[in-house]
Amino acid sequence: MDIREIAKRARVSTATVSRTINRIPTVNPQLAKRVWNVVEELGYYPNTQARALVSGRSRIFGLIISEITNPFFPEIVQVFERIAVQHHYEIMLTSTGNDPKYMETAVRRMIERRVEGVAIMTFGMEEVLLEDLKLRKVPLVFVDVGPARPRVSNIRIDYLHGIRQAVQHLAALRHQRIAFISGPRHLKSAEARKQAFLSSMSEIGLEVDRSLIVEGTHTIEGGIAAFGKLLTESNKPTAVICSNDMTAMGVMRKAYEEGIQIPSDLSVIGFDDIRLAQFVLPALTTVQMSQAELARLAFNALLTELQRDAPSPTGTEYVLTTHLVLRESTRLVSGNAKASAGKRQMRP
Amino acid sequence: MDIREIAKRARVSTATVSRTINRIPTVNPQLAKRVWNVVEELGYYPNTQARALVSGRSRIFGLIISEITNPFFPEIVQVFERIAVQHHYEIMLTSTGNDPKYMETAVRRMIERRVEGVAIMTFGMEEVLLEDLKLRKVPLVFVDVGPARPRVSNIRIDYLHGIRQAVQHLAALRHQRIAFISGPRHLKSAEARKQAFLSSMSEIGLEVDRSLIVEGTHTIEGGIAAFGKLLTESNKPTAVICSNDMTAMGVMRKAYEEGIQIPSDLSVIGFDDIRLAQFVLPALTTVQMSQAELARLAFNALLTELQRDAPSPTGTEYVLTTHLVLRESTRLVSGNAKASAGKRQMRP
DNA sequence: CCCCGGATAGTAAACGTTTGCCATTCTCGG
DNA sequence: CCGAGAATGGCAAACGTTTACTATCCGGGG
Repeated sequence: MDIREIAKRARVSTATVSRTINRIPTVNPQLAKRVWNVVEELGYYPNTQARALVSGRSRIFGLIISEITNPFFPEIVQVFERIAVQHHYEIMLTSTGNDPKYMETAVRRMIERRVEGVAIMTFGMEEVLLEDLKLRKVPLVFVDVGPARPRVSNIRIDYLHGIRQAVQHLAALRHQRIAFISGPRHLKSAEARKQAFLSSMSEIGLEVDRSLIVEGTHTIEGGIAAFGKLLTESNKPTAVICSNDMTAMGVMRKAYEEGIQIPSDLSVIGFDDIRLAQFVLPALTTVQMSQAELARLAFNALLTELQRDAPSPTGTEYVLTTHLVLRESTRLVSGNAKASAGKRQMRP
Repeated sequence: MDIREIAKRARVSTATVSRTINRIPTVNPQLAKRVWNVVEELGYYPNTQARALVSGRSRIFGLIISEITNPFFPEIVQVFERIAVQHHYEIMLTSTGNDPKYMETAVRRMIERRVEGVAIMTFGMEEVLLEDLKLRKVPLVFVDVGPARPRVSNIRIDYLHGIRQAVQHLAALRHQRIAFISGPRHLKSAEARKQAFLSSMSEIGLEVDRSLIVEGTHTIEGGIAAFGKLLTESNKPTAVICSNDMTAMGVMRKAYEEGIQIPSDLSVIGFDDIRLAQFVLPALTTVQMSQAELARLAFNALLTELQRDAPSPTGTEYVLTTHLVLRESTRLVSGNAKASAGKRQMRP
């Protein structure tokens, strides 16, 4: 069922069939019609790998994320796929689980399939692993990685904007003891969020108690553990900002277990604004970083780089800004400063 | 940087290089060493599409799911990918959003890439769209579709087991007015769950009030709406079983808004046991249907079919059983039968 | 000493497309 | 009526592998 079969039946050459299928305008409409008829009749679908081989274009983009089970990513994947399909690209997805070894083999697989570009959404993981890709001059787009370089673009996230809003929102609600649960230290993006928090606090002259800064893992479990640690403090926080929404959900979970009411006893702010955030109880006030927009930026970065004739000497930098979205998990600090003491509303 | 380059530098033929790379044992170890050295030195990675073209095997499996943003699916994708990679397969993922049109083009793309098999996790959507795949004799595996056919396997889910447990659990807690929020009517699997509920109820002589059976959409929003409808009943349920966990989360959300306490005023049971279920407040009692196991079954079904010499005339049927897992969202029915009246614990 | 068979390596033909180049036909101005 | 292009279609060479076949070499049995 190949192109030759079609050619024979339509009494034309394979070249004409190829041109017809690729809608090259130089082919006589009448011939084209004949070809299309045969194509329909036989249900012929061109063979992508043969195409790719001769044209040298695989029409595949790689997409590397850290954990597909982290609700932050599925929407990215969704949007990225959508756009890719619109542009006749396929996407080769891999979820590394932050395992460098796995990432390495994933990169290898991508090279073997000759991807035309790769988006790395792993938020600051070992750039070294991508040497092979750079060697092969594959366009890359990172999130939150240093200055861009030839053929590698970067999407810088403006954490400060949203986090400033978050801090000031809490301050307006009279919170003073504000805790911060960060992400894993080795993630650049997590560090950046922490720095944004620190500078936002000092900007409005709020003191930050070092013991109120603890490290999480960007997972629910991490949030539970981190908040647990916070609770051992003698002087407990009245509000906590989390490095991502999963962490915030962990805090909410732990608070529930300890009988701490949100928002009356404790205000909580998350980061990311995953879809779930609005359905959690109470709905989570959080800093939005649009996943859809991120996916769009990444895809366009690759596409742009690809159709540039000479690689931009410097690479391109894109910016995604963040902003606070108010929901139910924050409130005026309670009159009684020592919150979280009571254990009400527990099951018997 | 192709195989010829390697051959030249290692002073052997391309055939030998090919054999070396594919670890065919007939090649002299000394020569092999020479080849490997050159391969390393040049950083040569074989071109998959050329390979696929000549060998006739793409080493790609298709995976069709309905909504990657539905937390049920990411784990399936994760596990499926993991296993695929272990078997040197790539996966071509598509999330149809239950849009037949999109599904059609997805299938087309898969055929053009010459996938060797497709797993359809769309739970009972239009089988018709897959005619092209059947025509091309591509092995298929469905979930919850009728009797298997040549080259198409089926994974039957034993809903009854888990749902019976759920119903009996509620009965043991003295619940009598048990509501059921189903999935969209057109999904076979949703229908199957409802039937399982009905028969489980009648098995233990519990009457089911038709007005307590409402249709959801397998989303949080659907759960909210459906539970809202339930609340307009004069005689409200004391417990509700949901066709999936997202629906249950919607119910919990709506209950929260209405000041209905779970589990004291209302018991809730979900279905699927997505990871989130254990972190929701209160943790959700639900019927587990292992996503990991489902992915494994699907992958193995495809692989098995593929290495069978003759297609099994009848297709194979696999079974995945479900069972209840107890958490915090269910409780003995409250003494006061007319639950859900009070509006306590609302924010001011 | 010869011949035969088993290892092992090389030759070259596929696989299914795209595309540069050439041949033919047609159009139209002079 | 002629010749120059412009259209348009076909021929055949790629693309980077795998693999059937063939060639070569070697050892050993008769």
